[in-house]
Amino acid sequence: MNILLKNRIQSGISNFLFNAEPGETKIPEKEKLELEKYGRLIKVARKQMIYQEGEPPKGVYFLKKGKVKISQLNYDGAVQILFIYCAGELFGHRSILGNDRQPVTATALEDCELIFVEKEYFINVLKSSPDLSEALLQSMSHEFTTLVNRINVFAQRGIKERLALFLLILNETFKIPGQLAEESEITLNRNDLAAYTGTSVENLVRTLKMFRENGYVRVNGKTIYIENFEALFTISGL
Amino acid sequence: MNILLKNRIQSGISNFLFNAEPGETKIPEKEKLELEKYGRLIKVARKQMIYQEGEPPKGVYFLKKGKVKISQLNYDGAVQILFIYCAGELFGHRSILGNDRQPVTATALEDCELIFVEKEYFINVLKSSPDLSEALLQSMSHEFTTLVNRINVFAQRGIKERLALFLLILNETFKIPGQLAEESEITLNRNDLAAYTGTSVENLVRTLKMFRENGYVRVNGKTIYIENFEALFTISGL
DNA sequence: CGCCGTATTGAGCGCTCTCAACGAGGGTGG
DNA sequence: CCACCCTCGTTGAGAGCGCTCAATACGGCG
Repeated sequence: MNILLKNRIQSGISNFLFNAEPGETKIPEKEKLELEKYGRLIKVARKQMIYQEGEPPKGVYFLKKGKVKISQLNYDGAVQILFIYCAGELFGHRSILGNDRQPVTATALEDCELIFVEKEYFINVLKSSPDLSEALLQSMSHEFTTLVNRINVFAQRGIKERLALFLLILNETFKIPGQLAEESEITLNRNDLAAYTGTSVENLVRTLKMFRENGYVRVNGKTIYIENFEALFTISGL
Repeated sequence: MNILLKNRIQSGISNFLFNAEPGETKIPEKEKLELEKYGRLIKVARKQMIYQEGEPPKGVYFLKKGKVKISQLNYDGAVQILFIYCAGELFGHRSILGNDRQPVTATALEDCELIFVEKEYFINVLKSSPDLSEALLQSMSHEFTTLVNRINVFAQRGIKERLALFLLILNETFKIPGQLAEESEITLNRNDLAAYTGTSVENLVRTLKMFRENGYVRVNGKTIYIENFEALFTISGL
């Protein structure tokens, strides 16, 4: 892929990504090690729930292996997928810091390994470390920006545009660390992809088909490969 | 209004409000005074811009008087209003903390008085105050939850539902401090209300008309009064 | 081979958008 | 004071997008 195009895409979608690199946590190494030391390893099978909307949060999670989807249930039963975390990322800390109940449900997309750190211990480490506070403030501020951008997208753009954008985002999420962006295999079933894009499965399938027929993507079963980044970038309206 | 209903509504929309009380900042009093002491008073006329999307942030703002809308421009020229800040609130700090450019534009909805605090000074105070860090972490975590909820709303719900919800939210925003919630006068022109709800002006007008005809709201020029909280609450799907 | 969950396709309806016209009100200049 | 203009709000009509329902295909697994 053209390096200029790559940069344009990168800088466009960076406003929608929590981290510049997938799996990056901005937590200082020292505190990360300290937290993980007192955490315990949990293995979670594909499709298994990690925590559920409405629960009081029990602790924070470092995802070591696998992918986790964060979703929210609508009053009419529809599911909205909000993020997909990949190995290396920390999650579950925000509801603890904000004294909220879990606003969302976390479910393993693949077989996962997590390190679970008790709420109380996390708070202790946080209180004793200005570096950790600062790092969290910084990452949450950036996350705030990405969420605001996303609200705009959902409020204003059609499904074609949203799918194009989310495919580019997923391309980062499913990037194999160290490899080039264009090597990603987006593996997500239609239901989840629809729930992520915020549409019905049927509509998603139709839009995806159109992308396929135009040569923007290639599909092999559940796996989607992006073939024409520029087209998707243009459609997404970034 | 029925006190039980009021509590149900309150707890429902609290997941969409930055603060439990409009105009509340969770910043410790000591740091707030310190920041304001070194800030300078700025007067901004109605419709005047305070800062613009894409700019590097210059500092933080305490809103002392008036209301400020935070909006974002879409690639096709459409405007999305994301928040409306009222007197007492702090804004502009997140892009500083996250090292981002301003992701949004801030515009005075009414004649405003603000205290502007230089970026460097804000960072200094923050570095020297764990209390301030903690307060910001807490409030930003809660804000994260509210944004996630909002994404769900925009992704999944129709305009009728969104307008009902946003009217309930605006009812809090336009609440006169100390008075009961049901006394609010929502004063916002149709364009802004449409941009806030994420729809076209025409559609907004039609939906509002329907609410009026059903007796859910009363309209006097630009001012909207909620007449039937329960109906809006039910429609919003909270 | 049959079953079940997932993916795809089609048809029809309803919601939302756009375009266009008209009305109301406020401000300005003659 | 009136005529005009400009902005804002309202209404109507028509097109198109996206949703729902229903039927059909596909693929893995017992």
